[in-house]
Amino acid sequence: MSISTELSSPHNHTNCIATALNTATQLCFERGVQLTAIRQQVLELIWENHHAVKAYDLLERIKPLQSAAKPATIYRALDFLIAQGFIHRVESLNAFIGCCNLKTAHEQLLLICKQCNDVEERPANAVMQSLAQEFQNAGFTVHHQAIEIQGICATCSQLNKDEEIA
Amino acid sequence: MSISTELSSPHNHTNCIATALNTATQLCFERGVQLTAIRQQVLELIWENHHAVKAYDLLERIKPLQSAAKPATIYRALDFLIAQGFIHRVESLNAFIGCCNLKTAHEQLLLICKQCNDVEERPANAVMQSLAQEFQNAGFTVHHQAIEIQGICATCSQLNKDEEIA
DNA sequence: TTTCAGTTTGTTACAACATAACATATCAAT
DNA sequence: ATTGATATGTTATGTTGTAACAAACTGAAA
Repeated sequence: MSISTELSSPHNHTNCIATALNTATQLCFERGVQLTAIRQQVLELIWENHHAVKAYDLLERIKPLQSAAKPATIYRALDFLIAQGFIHRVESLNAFIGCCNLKTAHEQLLLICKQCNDVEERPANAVMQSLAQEFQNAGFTVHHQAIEIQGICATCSQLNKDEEIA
Repeated sequence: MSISTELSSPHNHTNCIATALNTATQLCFERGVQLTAIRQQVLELIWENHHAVKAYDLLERIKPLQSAAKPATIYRALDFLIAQGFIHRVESLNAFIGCCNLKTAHEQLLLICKQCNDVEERPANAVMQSLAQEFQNAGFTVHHQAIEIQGICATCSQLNKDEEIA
């Protein structure tokens, strides 16, 4: 595992992982639910970077640790992690990412870079407010929202410009 | 085919279908692309109501008309219809709906009712504007956006209230 | 009218994603 | 020790989607 150069904003990813795992551990304790070995391993695998991860990739990567792992093993762990809010499902990719904002926990905007595969979560408060207004106008009661934007992130855009010049 | 009572706003659905097919026919002519029999039949099947339709359901329903139909038959037609903007893929359902706003053609908000399965498209201009601002803030270049909200529509909410009282 | 290129469809096979159903194991509380 | 709740093992299957190549169609140029 390396500190990727692909990340949309360069950062010490070790911190991301540590924070995510510590927070998950604490929240599980508070909620009286179990962060079992399998669940924690899946969470760690998801957090290896900021890419969206496929379920069957997780399955391959967990096999060295859990030789008995089958699809259900992964999907059950994913279900748990989603229910606890530790990860998000990216609907448009059939994939999963770690949640960067465990504490604030509001629904977020996902910016998915097709070039580097990073997914950035953004609270996007202004968007969420106008959405709330729209729901009220429509008389619509929200259970779940997925706001997924595909395109090219700022970092990749800049890289592409640099390459054009060079 | 009946004029459904489930629609989020009661309407003469025959008009929806006619408008969609006429507009599609005209746009294909203008663009020099072919609205073949298969493609038109798939479009008609999708437009039978305002529900999101699954690819394999379309496959079953087109077989009386196209006995040779296979998955690829449907997915090719769907790819074409999406490329022309006549239908949308609903990412969070792995399903497809007819586009209600062929002319204006901007990306829209999808309100997906889990009770009646209707999907309502809304231009939601205020939301789109704050989204655009967010993309600018992030330096993100958008290629495709999916804004999919699951919940209970106004009609079903009202029905549920009425049932509680009765 | 032939021929040629581009497009569409037929066909087979398979890849990728996800769940059902039932058995087994673990573990804390009674 | 028994029980109930939770978690995992295991097998099978269901669902969604694509690759690859062959055949047919279409329209325009030679």
